[in-house]
Amino acid sequence: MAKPIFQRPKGTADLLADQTALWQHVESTARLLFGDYNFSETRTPIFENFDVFSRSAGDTSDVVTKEMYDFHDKGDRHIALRPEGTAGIVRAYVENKLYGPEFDKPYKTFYIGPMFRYERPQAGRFRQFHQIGAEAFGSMSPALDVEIIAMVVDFFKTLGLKKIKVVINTLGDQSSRDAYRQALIDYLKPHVNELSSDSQTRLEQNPLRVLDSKDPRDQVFVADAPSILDYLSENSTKHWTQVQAILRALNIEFEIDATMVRGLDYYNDTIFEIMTVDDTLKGAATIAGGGRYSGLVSEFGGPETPGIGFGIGMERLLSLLKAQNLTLVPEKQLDFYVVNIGEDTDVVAMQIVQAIRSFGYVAERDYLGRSAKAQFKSADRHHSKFVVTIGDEELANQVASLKNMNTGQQQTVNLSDLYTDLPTLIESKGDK
RNA sequence: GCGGUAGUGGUGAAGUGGUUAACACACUGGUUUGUGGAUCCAGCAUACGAGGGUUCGAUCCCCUUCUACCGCCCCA
Repeated sequence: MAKPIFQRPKGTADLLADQTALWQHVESTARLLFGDYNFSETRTPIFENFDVFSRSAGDTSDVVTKEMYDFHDKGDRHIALRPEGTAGIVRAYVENKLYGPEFDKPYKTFYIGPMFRYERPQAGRFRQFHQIGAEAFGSMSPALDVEIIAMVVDFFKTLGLKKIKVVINTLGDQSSRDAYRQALIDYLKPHVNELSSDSQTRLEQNPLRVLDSKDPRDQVFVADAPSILDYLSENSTKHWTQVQAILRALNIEFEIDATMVRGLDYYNDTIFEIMTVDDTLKGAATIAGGGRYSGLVSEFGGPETPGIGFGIGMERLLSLLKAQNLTLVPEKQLDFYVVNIGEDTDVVAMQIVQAIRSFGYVAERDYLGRSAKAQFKSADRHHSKFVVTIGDEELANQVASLKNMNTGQQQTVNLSDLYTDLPTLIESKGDK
């Protein structure tokens, strides 16, 4: 923190070499696994027309009202950095007519990338963060709900995560929600003045959100509030029970939390969160959340099409991995370090490293004209398996020293052999 | 948007209203001038987040600001 002329924007992070390896590991695991479930990747723009998000997330949601990272561009277009992945995917789904008959149904896709929310950074929360998510369009089957949940669980298990739990709930269909909403209002109305001020406004705009309040004053009432599960329509009940049945059939453990709601307004029927019970992430226990939505595709001008999806918070996932010591990405190790002594060997040293690399080995050399000792120290620090040393004398004889750093044994090899037959040279000298 | 804590060199970390701001690690060089992980020696010249103020004098006091961390709200 010397005298930084520039520093990164608030709530953003520089991911450096010591972290990107782990990120790549997580991302490639996701790509591989989601591929097993026959999901393909979609990459949509990082920014969209503001309305793409406001229309989908709901005008009363916090994401829209206060967390949108938006601006007007030079053409005076109202642009927003995407706060979540679903809206862009749905927009692309409609715009590219992926509902057409030539595409499989359900249409299954995943995405990986940065999201933006204008809020105060704190534990597990940033202005630029990253999500891995997936969406599936065109099927109402409860089996698809379960497949989505199973895929997330599978993903976390593949990464080695422990102490996670699946929490599910249903919001019912429109008629269920309307009925429940009214019941909830009827129940809470008499106690309006005893609720927190936040919840008093919630009661007006989005009563379900009261259920999510952590304020003790509200929780008193939430405890005895009517349950959505008692207001489900016949269809929603059927869907809900079937989801549970299939989850059980797959031996996926889950909890039901009838007070769980979602921050975005577009969900209905099955919703779920994957949480950690690890204390280290207390403020950010939810590492993945998702659910069904039915109105989105038509909202964007497409045919009435149900969808379901989830989003995983990369940063939260990674901090959980760290908390559980699952960050063991193999350390980068050099196969060869080329030590060169004297300016005259500069060119040949370059030829040697390149030759070594052409065989597929990881190779490095010195570019600072340091002493042989210093170069060997570097080789050692990088846990290089071999060191090739070349000085004026070797150069004159067209040879080099090849040292096995584990055994300490050193031999003289012809440069021509090194260029053409390196693998054999080191085979004969033991471990590669 | 609100609240709390913090900000010393590449890193960790002492410290004080007043001459050269500890120590450790790392790094660089040296220890028979071309060979590693040990010891010892030396170096590390642009360190007290930034900007104001109080004071004879501030890294240490006050204000502002920026940033980080934590909490609220909400969420990934």
